[in-house]
Amino acid sequence: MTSSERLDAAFAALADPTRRAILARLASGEASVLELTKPFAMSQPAISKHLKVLERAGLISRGRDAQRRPCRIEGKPLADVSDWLETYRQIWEANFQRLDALLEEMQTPEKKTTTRKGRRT
Amino acid sequence: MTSSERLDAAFAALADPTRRAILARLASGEASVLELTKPFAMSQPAISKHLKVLERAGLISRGRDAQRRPCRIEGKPLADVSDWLETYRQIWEANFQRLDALLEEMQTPEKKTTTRKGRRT
DNA sequence: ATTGTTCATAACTATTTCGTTATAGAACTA
DNA sequence: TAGTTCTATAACGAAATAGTTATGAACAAT
Repeated sequence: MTSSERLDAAFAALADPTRRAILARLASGEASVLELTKPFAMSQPAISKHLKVLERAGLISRGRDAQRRPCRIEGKPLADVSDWLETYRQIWEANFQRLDALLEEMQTPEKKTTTRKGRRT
Repeated sequence: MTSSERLDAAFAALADPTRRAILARLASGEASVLELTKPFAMSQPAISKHLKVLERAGLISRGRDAQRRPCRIEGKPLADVSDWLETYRQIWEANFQRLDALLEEMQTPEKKTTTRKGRRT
């Protein structure tokens, strides 16, 4: 699996609110499939499918405890996503700077130093 | 659109390598649809569709320049994704700590201080 | 041995996604 | 006006996704 394919899988897995909720739950510790099913208005097989998506993306791994298959969260793909995002940090920080500049300008209009930044929102 | 739906759209948009490549291109400045189409073995309508996905996710916005519709990258959704990820930072950093500990242990096996950390990869 | 619990898989349906080609529209250019 | 360029949309097909119900397999408990 290429690095790009791993990102594909991670982003796709994270694009579903049920799966993000599952990760949120697992962030506070391991859980069985039934435990993960409980909070959702959804069948157990549906959750099993979501878990399979998360597993194929490497976002969770599973152990064995008798009949139970406890799931735990894995950080690696999240770190990969974070690394990918890092490339764009400047961009969104630039956006915020523009916003900050605009807000500052609105609060102190007396110092009208022709700051033509913040052209857009 | 709820915060969750915005994350859905952002993650789904980022799950496609063509769209990530488009963003990478836009990170170095605005570009027209045709310019964005060039690098890909794909029709112009296909790229237009990708752009529509990126636009609905708020990841790009478009201007006007005669017939051209220059696209520019927008940082906000990336910032949202980054914020979401932040919740899990401890988790992947913990993973790395385990990995670091394991690697350290492998390099200096003489100091066999029964460190049973790093059970998993 | 039988019964109950936990989980996965199969089979099916509906919807969405990603690409195609063909075509239409909008804005320049001659 | 007529032609060219740039982009969007319509119509279509293949494949993936997200859910369902029904069922089977693995293990535990009695």
